[in-house]
Amino acid sequence: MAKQAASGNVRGSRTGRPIMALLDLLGRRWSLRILWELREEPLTSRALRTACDEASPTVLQARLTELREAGFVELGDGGGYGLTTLGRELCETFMPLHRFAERWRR
Amino acid sequence: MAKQAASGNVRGSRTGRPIMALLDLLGRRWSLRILWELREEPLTSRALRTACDEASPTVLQARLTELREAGFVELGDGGGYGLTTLGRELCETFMPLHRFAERWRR
DNA sequence: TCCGTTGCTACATTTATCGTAGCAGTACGC
DNA sequence: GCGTACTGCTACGATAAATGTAGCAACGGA
Repeated sequence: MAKQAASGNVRGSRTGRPIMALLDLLGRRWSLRILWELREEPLTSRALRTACDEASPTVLQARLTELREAGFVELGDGGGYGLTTLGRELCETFMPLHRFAERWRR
Repeated sequence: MAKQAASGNVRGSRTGRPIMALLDLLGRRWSLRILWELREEPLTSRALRTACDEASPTVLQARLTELREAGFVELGDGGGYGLTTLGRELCETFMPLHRFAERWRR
């Protein structure tokens, strides 16, 4: 698998359109979900895994690394992952999605 | 590859938490991008492909099918894909992402 | 009829994700 | 000391998804 996410290798980041890089990063599996699960309080890697329906630690770890490099998530010195100030802003950006989803319901 | 997206097979859709199903659907590759590219005007499948950096038609077609089943995208009778009313609401939900991305810039 | 477009598909290759197991490090109580 | 139970994190084979190229049938003009 090599060392994915070696700073800046987000698809679309070369286009000079940050929105593309952001959409690509958030469009990877579990990215949105991770941000969502961390929206209220920091979680340990294990608790986060539980919250994410026992997703494989491989991807979670990869996503966490990417989200950390993007500056959205940080690892607290006492352990546990939490949102940065930037990450919290991002999270609030798509918080209305919750209400929309309830109305959608499919 | 079989016929993915046979109505309702979105990860998390069985949990009764529509937000999870939505996050899963939007967390698939090119989903967010497609909605984004359609935000202003309908595009033909070819134009959409061009807008999405020549992504492979296989995935685009798969995502379009999913997004259509979800009720966000529709195929106009004159050809060309466009957002439904619901899709337009969804798109506006994460429109503030644009401004955020510009501020982020990594 | 020929040309160019439409939406859409086949298929072999590459990449991402899954699932299970396990690592080293840091505390705890005993 | 010793075991136990956490932490973040990784290896690796199996499986699923995405890529890239090519091409289909259908429709509409010239």
